[in-house]
Amino acid sequence: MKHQELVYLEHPSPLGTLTLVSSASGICGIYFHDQRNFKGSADWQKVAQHPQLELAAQQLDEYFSGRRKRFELPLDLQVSGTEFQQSVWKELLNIGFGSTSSYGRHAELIARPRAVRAVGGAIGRNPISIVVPCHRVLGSTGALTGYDGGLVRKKFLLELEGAL
Amino acid sequence: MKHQELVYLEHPSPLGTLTLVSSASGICGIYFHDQRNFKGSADWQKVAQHPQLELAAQQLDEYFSGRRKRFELPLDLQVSGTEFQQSVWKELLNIGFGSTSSYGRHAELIARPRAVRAVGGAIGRNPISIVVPCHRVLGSTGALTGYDGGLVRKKFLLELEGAL
DNA sequence: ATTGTCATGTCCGAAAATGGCTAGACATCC
DNA sequence: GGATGTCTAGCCATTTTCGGACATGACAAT
Repeated sequence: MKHQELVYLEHPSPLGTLTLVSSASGICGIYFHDQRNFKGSADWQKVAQHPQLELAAQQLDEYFSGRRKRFELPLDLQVSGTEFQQSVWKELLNIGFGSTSSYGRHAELIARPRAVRAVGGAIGRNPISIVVPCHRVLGSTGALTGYDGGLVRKKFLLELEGAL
Repeated sequence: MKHQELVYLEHPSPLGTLTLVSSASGICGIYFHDQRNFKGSADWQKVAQHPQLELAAQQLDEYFSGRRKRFELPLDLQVSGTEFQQSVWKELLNIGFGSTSSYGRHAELIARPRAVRAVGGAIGRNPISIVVPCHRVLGSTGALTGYDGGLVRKKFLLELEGAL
């Protein structure tokens, strides 16, 4: 995993200010301002303008206003995380707008049927909120179990998608 | 500590093949091929020619043949090690050719008179053998106590310098 | 229904172990 | 008396190890 320059900007949303982060190859982070997991980095460069970040901001606006159901953005999931975590995150991309999955099912999809808790842990460390839809994973009973940005936000997103 | 490109080449010596490593700012490693401590790195780029490394090789040749008592090389001690270790290594540079010191004295010189064992540990992890003269540190009684490249080599170096 | 047990990968903190030591306290032996 | 040698307790940064805690779920035993 190479060292590389990361840039970011902040963008307002109905769920509070989002921090959007990008590497040279794609978006690599979207964080809620008060997310547990999130503690910026001194290495990141703040920018005012940035094609890739602005594109992401625009698509997020469209998503929140109900005009967009699928993101079309270059992503870079290799910036952080172990191999295991990255495989979990990639698999998240296959859960479409409005549908949901469970931790157990997700574990099976990545061919580690027994690594259920590990999957939970990995999902909890998803660096790209919303676009990598970790909010679409529920407990096996359908319960809203946890969300790094807070359950309120998870509920909001799922309602926005008509999944509840 | 930034990620950076390191290059290396191998060079013969009376004490066996040496691996010389350099960063952009200076020599950052000299290892005996069978040194405990030493396990190359997949990140290093092997090179055939390199001004900085060749200069080091040349000065080492001169040193071993008795024609050189002081190295004049750009060093980069920041590539690895903690702050404490780096301070220990830097202080080693003040022990001149042919003279010796002790672990206890060295601890005092870096203003940590009681960190004697810690100093021992740090010296044992000196990345730049020979040029950063960790071999010039003896036990308080003058005993040859330890050397990552083996006591035989330590003795050889001290005899070469006429310090015994 | 409730409760316990196990499986999994990662992170984090605490605790223990590990040295390229040393001064000082004693024992020995001429 | 010295000159030597063997122990011991104390010192300190790092590294290693170990034990929990987690965004869970299937199963078995109460």
